[in-house]
Amino acid sequence: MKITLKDGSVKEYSEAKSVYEIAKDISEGLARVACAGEIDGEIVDLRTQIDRDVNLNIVTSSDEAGLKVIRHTASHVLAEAVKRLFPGTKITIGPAIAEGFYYDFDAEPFSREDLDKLEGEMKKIIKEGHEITRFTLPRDEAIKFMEEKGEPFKVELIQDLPEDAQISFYDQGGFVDLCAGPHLMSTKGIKAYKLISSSMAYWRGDSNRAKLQRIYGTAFNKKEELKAHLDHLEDIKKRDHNKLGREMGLFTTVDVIGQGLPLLLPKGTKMVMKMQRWIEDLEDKEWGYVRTKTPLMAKSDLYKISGHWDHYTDGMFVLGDEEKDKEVFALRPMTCPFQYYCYKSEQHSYRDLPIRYGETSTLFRNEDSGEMHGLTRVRQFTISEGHLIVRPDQMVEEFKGCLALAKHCLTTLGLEEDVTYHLSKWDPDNRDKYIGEPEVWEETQQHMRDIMDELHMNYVEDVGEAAFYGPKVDINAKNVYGKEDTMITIQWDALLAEQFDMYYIDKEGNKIRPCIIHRTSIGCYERTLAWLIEKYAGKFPTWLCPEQVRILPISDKYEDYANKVCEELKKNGIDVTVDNRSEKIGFKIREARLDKLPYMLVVGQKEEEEETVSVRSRFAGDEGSKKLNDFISFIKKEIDTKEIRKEEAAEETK
RNA sequence: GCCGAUAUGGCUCAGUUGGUAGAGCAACGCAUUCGUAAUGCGUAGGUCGUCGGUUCGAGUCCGACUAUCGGCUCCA
Repeated sequence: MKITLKDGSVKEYSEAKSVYEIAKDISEGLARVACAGEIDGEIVDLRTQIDRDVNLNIVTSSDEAGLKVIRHTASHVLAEAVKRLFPGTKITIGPAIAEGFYYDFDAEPFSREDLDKLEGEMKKIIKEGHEITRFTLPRDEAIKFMEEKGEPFKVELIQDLPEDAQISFYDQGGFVDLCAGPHLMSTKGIKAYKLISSSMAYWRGDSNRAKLQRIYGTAFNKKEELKAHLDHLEDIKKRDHNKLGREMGLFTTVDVIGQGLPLLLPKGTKMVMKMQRWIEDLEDKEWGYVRTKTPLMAKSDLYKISGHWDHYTDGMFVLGDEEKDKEVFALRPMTCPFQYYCYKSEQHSYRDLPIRYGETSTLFRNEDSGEMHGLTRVRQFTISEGHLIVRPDQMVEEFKGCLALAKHCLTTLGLEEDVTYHLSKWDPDNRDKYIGEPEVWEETQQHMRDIMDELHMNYVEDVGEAAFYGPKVDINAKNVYGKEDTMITIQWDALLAEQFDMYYIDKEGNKIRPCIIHRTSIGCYERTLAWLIEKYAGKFPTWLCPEQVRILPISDKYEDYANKVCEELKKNGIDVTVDNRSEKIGFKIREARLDKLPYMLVVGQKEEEEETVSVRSRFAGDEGSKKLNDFISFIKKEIDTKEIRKEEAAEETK
């Protein structure tokens, strides 16, 4: 047998032995994760690899694969601890995940105290240092084995495996769990772990099946790494838009107004308005958009034509009752059909196309009550919406244009490195969810793939993520906790023009169906604001700041000059205020820093005499004294170019 | 929608086994007129998320509802 190591070196063995035996010989880093190795990209238990030629990458406890093994083993230790302290519990599954692991149990809900106790029990199990051994059973015996142990969920899992399979189990001192492995060699190998939280989850993610209690935990190679991770979790909480945005007075919510209906306060509104004015101008002046303003509601008839009534009623706010009322209305969940009727208001020649309709459009979606979150998941939101009515031969170019515009927006906001691109496809096995023929779907998806490949974009393909009328490119971003949401979506729609009987007249005088692109440039303002808050921890690029400059007079005596400076800045369109409280300058600076202001202008006797301002910025601290006009042109340039100035290494006190 | 947790002045939190609310910061007032991250003194502010129940008595116990948070499912 031949073992090829990652560094290219090859080792040959004449006698048949397990790869594990060999790995043990050639590596010293194996002590804890000894039985785990990466073979052809898969992490496997090396003891199962006997007498075969392999490309082997030895896994050590300090690399990512090793960490996965540690976490997976920790989940088994957790399961044993639960079985010990809560004997009636049925175990299900417990994988390693991105930042830790979880294990789902059929049990009563766990409290924080329960988790603390479980942590203690895990400590015991680790200390007892059980050797972790692997054995296999034929499928029937495996089923019987788990039936005898009274683990119905495990039985179900085994029943789903092929009949001739050898089912592997891992035994840690008597606690046996169905598992493909690999694991550490001993429970002792877990050096740093923490149970994070518990919550409910459904068996196999199906809300009709058993309700399970999930415990989330994490584990690391070393205690210091765990501590760093926990510190990091504390740290990101401070950036959480839902907390920071409220603290900064950008938005609030009110019980009696309702869930998912945040109120943008003056500061938050100012930021949204700045984005909106920028986007509307950009789209209209540079990308050839024409603006519409269409109703926020319509009769149900409209949604019946569009297909929303059949495919999306759960997500709509319906006004009225079909049984009782003559006319039933619904608040609009999207803008598409409204802009289609703008198109249909007159007849179009092939020469008119493409027509690019843009609208700053408020939409309403009746999200499930448990879904709402801050500004990222709400029931009413405003999106930079647009629909391009396009001849088939223009489709590719226009689609590229939409991608370029979206990219430009991301770059300007400084979010371009924080997003991932997705080709969201339909699910051929779930056709009821979609309208149109399979060929059309496959064809449009291929077009989009070609475009993205041509532009050398990195993207992943997601099955079943398409809109009901067409595939889309989704540009997603993660929040501080790692949860991903869609920021921008660009959709290729070859179907709705038919539903709405839209056409244009071609050269020969024939009526031809146009294609449609649904797209957004900057996404929903609320959601985008949330990402900006988290990205910049509230320290926004100057052009976006609701308050860009605060003038700090040294004392009342200089208030007149402060007001004069303020007026000058206002004339130049800068958002500026004066802090004329009778406080010491140090105090005013402190508050302006805590308010995350980009610029403070200190003015006193010297400045008044010299017609200057003392500039202190978030970016560079004391920037010295500048002529007022010089400062104005300096900050105007920063604002106009939407520059993202680099922050100083800040010494925050709070 | 489902499961769990939480809900005390603007904010962060105390409030012991039920006996009618406390602090710090903020706010306000007065004094101070100050040169780059906290001047001093004082004042006011809460029907303890809402409604109902148990009790002689409820911030504290029970129930319903509402909102917030963490998940599940779903989505921009």
